[in-house]
Amino acid sequence: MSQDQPSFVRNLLLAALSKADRGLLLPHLERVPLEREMVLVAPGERIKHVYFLEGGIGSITSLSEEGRRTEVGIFGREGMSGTSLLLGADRSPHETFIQVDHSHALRIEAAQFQDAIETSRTLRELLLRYVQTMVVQMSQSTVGNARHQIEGRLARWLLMCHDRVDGDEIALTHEFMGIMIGSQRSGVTVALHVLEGTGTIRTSRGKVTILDRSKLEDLAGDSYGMAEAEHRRLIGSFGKSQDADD
Amino acid sequence: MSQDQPSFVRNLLLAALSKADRGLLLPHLERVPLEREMVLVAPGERIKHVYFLEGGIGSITSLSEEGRRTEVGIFGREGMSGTSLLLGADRSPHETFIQVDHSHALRIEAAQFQDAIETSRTLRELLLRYVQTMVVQMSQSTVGNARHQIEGRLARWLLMCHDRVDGDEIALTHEFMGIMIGSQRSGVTVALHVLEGTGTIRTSRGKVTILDRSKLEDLAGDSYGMAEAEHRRLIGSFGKSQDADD
DNA sequence: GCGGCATTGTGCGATATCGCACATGGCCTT
DNA sequence: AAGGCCATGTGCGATATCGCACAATGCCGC
Repeated sequence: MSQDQPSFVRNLLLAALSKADRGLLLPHLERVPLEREMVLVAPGERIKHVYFLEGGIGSITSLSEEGRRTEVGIFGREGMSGTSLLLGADRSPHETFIQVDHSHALRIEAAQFQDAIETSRTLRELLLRYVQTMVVQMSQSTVGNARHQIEGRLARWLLMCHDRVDGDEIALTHEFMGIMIGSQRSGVTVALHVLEGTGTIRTSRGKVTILDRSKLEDLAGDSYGMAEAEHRRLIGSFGKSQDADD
Repeated sequence: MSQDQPSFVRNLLLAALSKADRGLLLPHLERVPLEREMVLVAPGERIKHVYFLEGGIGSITSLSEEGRRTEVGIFGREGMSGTSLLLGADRSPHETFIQVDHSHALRIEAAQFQDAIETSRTLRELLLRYVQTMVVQMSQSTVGNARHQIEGRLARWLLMCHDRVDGDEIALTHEFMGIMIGSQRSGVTVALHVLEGTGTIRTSRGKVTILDRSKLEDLAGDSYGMAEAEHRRLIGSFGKSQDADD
């Protein structure tokens, strides 16, 4: 946990910037604490800030009319909120909020962010490459939901969380995981027990500990890894996989 | 079918361009016929051309290691292939190919496309807004696969095809629809019969005819419509829905 | 140390879908 | 006109998951 490093390198996107590009953003960046349930992008409303996380996990979700929520994307210190701004949309139909907290983010106002990406082509291009990794991540979610059953989906999701967290503990309830992978809470409980039985994870109230990443990777199959490889290729090192090339 | 219109307005993206931007692309555009199964983007390989469809349907798919294919996106004359280029990636892990043919496309070489979007900010911004609509489309696929059963998924998919086709006929086999919505072929056959029983569609060998769009929209629920609304908001009119606002 | 509430454990019938297998039938080719 | 192939119709047991309901339990605040 590199709490003492200068803030602007803890987020992997900011860390990947040139000095000049960093200088462009820095004067406008404000450091704010992250709290669970904090809404970074409200659905259908103008985006106010772009957040570069230094840790924790943010979740991009789609809300159905009946109020059911489904996760469509996830990001941590390798990413940012409000990518729609890069695509010329000042709002998004999805809701982005903080799922795992105990960290900070550097945020910038939407208008100043837009100025910056118009000013610097290299900045814009880096962040657009990040959007590409998110597109791949979303695609693989579609594939996972269509082709895999609960255990595999859960494995993929635990891996994605693990990549974004310091250590091996993930603080989340079964209920929440159910929403994230599009299943019932009780199904999640059962699946977690199976994983626990094989020594893959350990669970306790509101918490999952990853014991054996490689077993999770086997379970997730190729629904995991594509987006992560894309991030490494387009932006730089990321995640906890031992060998990072394909 | 507006076969006699000038080519550059049959694709909705090209039609939405300013005269200047259109002039930038026009000298490099080559008109080619589309054939079913034609690969527009090969997975993991450098993108050679960007295709602006004038009709027909293209499909973006993810191939699993075992060779199973799952659709993650769809586009027709409202869109283009090779959007990764806009995001600074010269290749994509997905395969894009033609699913429904009998039409043409205007294509441009990747390098010249990249030149054009670097030269013209307005061109780049229009096309990035299209990427935003694709992001929303993909998200809604994730939601659909997670939350809806075969009938609903099929309904959504038929609507998306219907939007991109002249008339009410869609030429596709059950096998293919199964791949697209992530289900077994036999399940698709049964679901189609149900829809036929309610007078929603008519089927014959290798073909589905839409009889009652509104019934499909009811079945699809809110898994359909968000991406389409986004396209209308960010680019312009598109699709066959009677009323277009939400 | 004692509520009280959120979280988790567990069970079970109802459904949906899978994963086959095989028969039938439309349509193109020769 | 015959042959053959691809697409479709259909059935059925095996599974996975849903959708509940209710009990047990950990944890926080007082």
